Amino acid sequence: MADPRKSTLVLVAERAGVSIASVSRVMNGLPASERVTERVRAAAAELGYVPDATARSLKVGRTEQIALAVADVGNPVYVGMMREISRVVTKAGYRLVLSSTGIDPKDQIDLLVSLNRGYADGLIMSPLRVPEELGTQLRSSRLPIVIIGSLPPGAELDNVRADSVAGMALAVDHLAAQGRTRIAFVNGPVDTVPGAARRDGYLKALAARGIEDRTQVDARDFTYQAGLKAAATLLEKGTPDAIVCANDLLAIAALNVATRRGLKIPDDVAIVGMDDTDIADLANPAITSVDLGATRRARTAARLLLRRLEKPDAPVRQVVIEPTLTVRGSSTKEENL
Amino acid sequence: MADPRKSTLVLVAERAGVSIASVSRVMNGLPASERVTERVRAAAAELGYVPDATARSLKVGRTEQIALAVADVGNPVYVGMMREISRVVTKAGYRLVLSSTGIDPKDQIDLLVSLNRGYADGLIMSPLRVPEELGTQLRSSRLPIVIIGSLPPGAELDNVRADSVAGMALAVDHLAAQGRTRIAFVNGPVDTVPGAARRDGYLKALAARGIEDRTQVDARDFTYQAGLKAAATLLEKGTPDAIVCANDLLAIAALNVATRRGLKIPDDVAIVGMDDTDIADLANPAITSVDLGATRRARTAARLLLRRLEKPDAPVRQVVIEPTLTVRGSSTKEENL
DNA sequence: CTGTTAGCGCCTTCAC
DNA sequence: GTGAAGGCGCTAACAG
Repeated sequence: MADPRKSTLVLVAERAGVSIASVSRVMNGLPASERVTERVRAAAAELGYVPDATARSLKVGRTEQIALAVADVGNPVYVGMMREISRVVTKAGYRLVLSSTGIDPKDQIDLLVSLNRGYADGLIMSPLRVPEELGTQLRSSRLPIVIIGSLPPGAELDNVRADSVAGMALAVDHLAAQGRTRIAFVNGPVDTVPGAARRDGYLKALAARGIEDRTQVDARDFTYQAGLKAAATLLEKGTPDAIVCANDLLAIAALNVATRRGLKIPDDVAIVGMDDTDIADLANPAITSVDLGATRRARTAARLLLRRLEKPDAPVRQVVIEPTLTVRGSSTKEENL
Repeated sequence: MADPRKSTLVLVAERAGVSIASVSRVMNGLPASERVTERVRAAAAELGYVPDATARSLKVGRTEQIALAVADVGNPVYVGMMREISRVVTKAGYRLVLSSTGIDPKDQIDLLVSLNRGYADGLIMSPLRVPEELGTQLRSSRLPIVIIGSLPPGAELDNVRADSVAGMALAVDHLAAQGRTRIAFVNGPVDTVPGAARRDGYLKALAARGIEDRTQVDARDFTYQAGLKAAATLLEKGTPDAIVCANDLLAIAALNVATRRGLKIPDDVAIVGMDDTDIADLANPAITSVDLGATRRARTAARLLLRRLEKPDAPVRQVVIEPTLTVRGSSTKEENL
């Protein structure tokens, strides 16, 4: 294998003594005579020839890349989604282009514009916030897009989302079944898509069960540090017998704050998180968590996009993933596990 | 803004009544008369024109993409590195293509071959294992590559690595200073690059301090589950007064296993992790951890690659990042913090 | 300052 | 089954 620094169809063709068309055919597995195939393979191997992706893309109009836009590459729930999406699209022969959009909604708009440059064949995106303008940009995108989470009004796109209300119901039912009656809630910012949905779920779940006692504190964001502060604020107000948290990071924060205040988990206070990420297991006791189906959402989103790439005119599909509850030590005695 | 479904230089040029070259110039900010600039901008806006990335890449020979290959997208230390690399390369105008190579070393080889298709301008890679063949493939790559971690023998590449020996020394010194004398070690697989380096560091650190007592257990991999098992095995053998762990996940596992056995942390057993990832803070007590500079390594690697893309002939640079120790509750009493 | 033109490397009809 | 030729959309000489 010689220097692959260059080496194009032309060079391989010369070396093999055939036309560039024949080389192209052999490289793409199209029918060719034994003899030509042989010579081309040999020449290609000697030259270390590898077809150029860019040129191919320009010609065929596909990049074999899928873009993924998430707000925070570091958030465990996005990490899990990324891993799953990476798995699915890689298996289908696509590369994954990662766009960390950051918090600023303007980044999302920029991303959509730049997507029209055609560096990817499609986009999977999970917006934290959905401003008006996002909707119009989505509508004018020339590439297929799958949204994980709520759609902006008027956008008819393939979509996958969680059922936060059902998820909250699972958590509250579980806690009520343990005889808990003062169920507090640590949420993230309420002006985000998940924040709004989870608060909604909390209120509905309590209302449905006739529970009047409600206490809610909003953390500044969905991080552990913000959770520490929120939990401290919450416990200042009094001690509930259960705390539901809008994600697992907030739940671990609540657990640690409560423990440090001398409260026994789960005896004095039961704690339930959401998302059921890897870190729910790391806590001591491990944290009961509502799996809102992040992994399944990711997988479904990837499949929806792949399907649309194959059939651009297929009917729009909107999938709701049903939540499940994984019970661990933070909300129930060992012997009940 | 009209339908952007197509719209090329030609269309914009027609609409603006100028040549395609003029459009290209305006779009790239090259000098052009006021009048032409104006007309082109207007036409482009009306047509929703966005330059095609693929065609541009083919022409200029650059994709403005950087590939990142890591073994496990889910591992917290890689997540941190990803985030940092994403930040740096994005700011420099590059997109990040994520390649999760998996455990199989063959994946890495495949990746290097496919990289020669030219879908990215360079590669950052952090191999878990470094088989012979990887070296030869690295040498025959036509694109710049920066390796995070050990280099295969004979590869002269830009490189960033941690100083595991110094890191272990930090951990051991810290523990010895607390009067700990029976310092055990929970490692990951010893046939991986980090596993070998950390064992090496452990042995050297103990030897340098004349500590004879050594106990080591290797977890099956660097995950929490494997850590639980390894820690249990370790504690079966007897109770050390300190445990150093090859990463934070293993450390949390050790902490939880020890706690459940009724041991007090840090009084009975001190625990020190490595990598100083976000999760070190989540544990209760929080875990003292040796920061092997994952974030700095990532940032440095990204910068080295950007530099090489600018100056292909710059001298090879190999950087060693010095570790630091972040002391938390798992290895020292509150009052000493 | 602006327009014309020649490819970048590949795939794909179209004749042979 | 194989070769010749056109063009994907764009940039960079080179003329004018």
